[in-house]
Amino acid sequence: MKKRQRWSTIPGCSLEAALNVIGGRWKGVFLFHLLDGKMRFNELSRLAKGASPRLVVNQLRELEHDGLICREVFPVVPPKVEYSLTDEGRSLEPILISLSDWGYAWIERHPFQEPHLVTDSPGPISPPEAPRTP
Amino acid sequence: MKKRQRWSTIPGCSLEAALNVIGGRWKGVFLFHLLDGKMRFNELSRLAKGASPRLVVNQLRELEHDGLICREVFPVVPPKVEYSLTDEGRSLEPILISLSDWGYAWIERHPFQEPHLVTDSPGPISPPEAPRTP
DNA sequence: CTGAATCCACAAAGATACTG
DNA sequence: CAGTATCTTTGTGGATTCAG
Repeated sequence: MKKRQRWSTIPGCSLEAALNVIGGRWKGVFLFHLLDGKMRFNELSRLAKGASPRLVVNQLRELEHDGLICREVFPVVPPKVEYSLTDEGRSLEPILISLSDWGYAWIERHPFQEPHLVTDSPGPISPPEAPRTP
Repeated sequence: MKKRQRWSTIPGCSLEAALNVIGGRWKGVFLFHLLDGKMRFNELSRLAKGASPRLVVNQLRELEHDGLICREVFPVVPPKVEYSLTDEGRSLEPILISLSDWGYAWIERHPFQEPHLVTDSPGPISPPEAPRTP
């Protein structure tokens, strides 16, 4: 059985398409580190600290399906699989670097910023007193 | 009660931080269209076709919390709220444009590519015959 | 070592109705 | 108009176990 991902079927704009491709939980990280050369499954797994193999495999499979990475299987014992960037994947290099730079600057600007905490009831923000509409 | 998002607490690298901030389902789209100027809630909602108000609000709240957009409430009847980019949000402009361009090119390279279909059982990939390990 | 198979919890997203 | 409140549904991701 097949399940559709949470991303919309037809991206509303090209930016959606791009985020659809690199926006996965670990995809950016994998692509970024693959800029330095081939990596094996375990190396990539270590990058994704706390992620189960299942998730790592899924992310890699999607990247492969999207033509950004190449999966090379060596028929040896013990098994060995190497992942590398395709030319298409490498075309993301400047963007990945820009993103990384921006992220670094953002962290410096928000030193102790917590990740998003989603409250079930955000509560009222600015109760206006309803004057006249212009 | 507060719940932690699925993103990791401490991003492993700055690229993770960046994707943490702009990688939400509609965040990129909102930011991208806000490059053209202020927008009201309903305008943004229309961009996110099929998204419930709850989701739109959440995404906007997170962008606001991360300092990328500014929420301006006009105490009038009917209510009016305008969202605009902060300077920090605008600093993403080159990246958003690069992403959009890349996405456009990607779509052209993959004309009829389906979005990711996740199969529960991808099936075997390359059954090696297990020779000797070098 | 590199996954595949299975089960399951929990959070995210959808639908709907409602309010200031 | 711009959200809230609630309920329900969905599905992603964790943990574990097994296999080639």
